[in-house]
Amino acid sequence: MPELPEVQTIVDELKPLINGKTVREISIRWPRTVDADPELFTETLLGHTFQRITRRGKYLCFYLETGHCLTVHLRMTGTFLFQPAEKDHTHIRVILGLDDGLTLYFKDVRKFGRMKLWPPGERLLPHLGPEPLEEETVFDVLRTLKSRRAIKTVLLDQTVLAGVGNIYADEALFQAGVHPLTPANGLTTRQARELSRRIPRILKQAIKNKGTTISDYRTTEGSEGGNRFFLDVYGRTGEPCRVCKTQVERMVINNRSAHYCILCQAPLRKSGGIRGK
DNA sequence: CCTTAGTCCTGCATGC
DNA sequence: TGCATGCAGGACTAAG
Repeated sequence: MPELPEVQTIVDELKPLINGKTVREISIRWPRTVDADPELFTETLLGHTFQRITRRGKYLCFYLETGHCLTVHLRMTGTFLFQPAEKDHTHIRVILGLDDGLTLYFKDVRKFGRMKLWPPGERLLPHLGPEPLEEETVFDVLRTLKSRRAIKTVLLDQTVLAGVGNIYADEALFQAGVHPLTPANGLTTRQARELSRRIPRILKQAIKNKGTTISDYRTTEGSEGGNRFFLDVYGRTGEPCRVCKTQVERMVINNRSAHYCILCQAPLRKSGGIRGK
């Protein structure tokens, strides 16, 4: 599933290729992918030029010269391709023909991906929390959490921090030695600090490695991200913890799988460690 | 305030 | 071999 690092990788790859290119042709194969009337969608894009491509949380943002912005959320299986293989074609949902014979294909096996258009001047994606790439930003968020919800649930809440998903939340909690069920408002200052250090580091490392491929995620060139081999707990249920050799456990928290090491992420005991406000 | 369950979808694994 | 079943999973929504 594409999270912040995977989306950043795709944005970095798309940027030099489609910046300055004009949309010459549009084909919508699966209308629900487009969160708008297909005619309005076509009208807004056709004949217009991509000026800037950025990322916000797990969204790609394509700005046009008109000031409109096209945001794309890849959800689980969304990908952009320039050279789809034969077998990809049944899963192509939207096609954008650009200048110079360049064609951008949006492939999405499970059809959960969504594209949305924003009028000029409108603030994009207002529900999203801050970007989690700076330690101080993350620390400010984590130390002021009021909710007793499990920290794992809170890290996945995009209104709290934008861009962290299941993989990197599990990895950060492991590296910080925090049990995923720890109440968000019960983090010690030390835990909040440690998580704040780890989250940006993990995300930046994953960007360097061009993301984590579990099954579907591919870079625009169709290759797999290299970050899978750096994972400590995600998808390693039953395998030995890289630190203490204890089997990595899996549990379900709020309908999401959580992977953790019971020894390295032992819950704090009531007798010790939990600080008052 | 919070949690749970349903929805969207398909491919794959499992069981018989 | 093939058919049925169930599961995963971001974000959103409705219900409790």
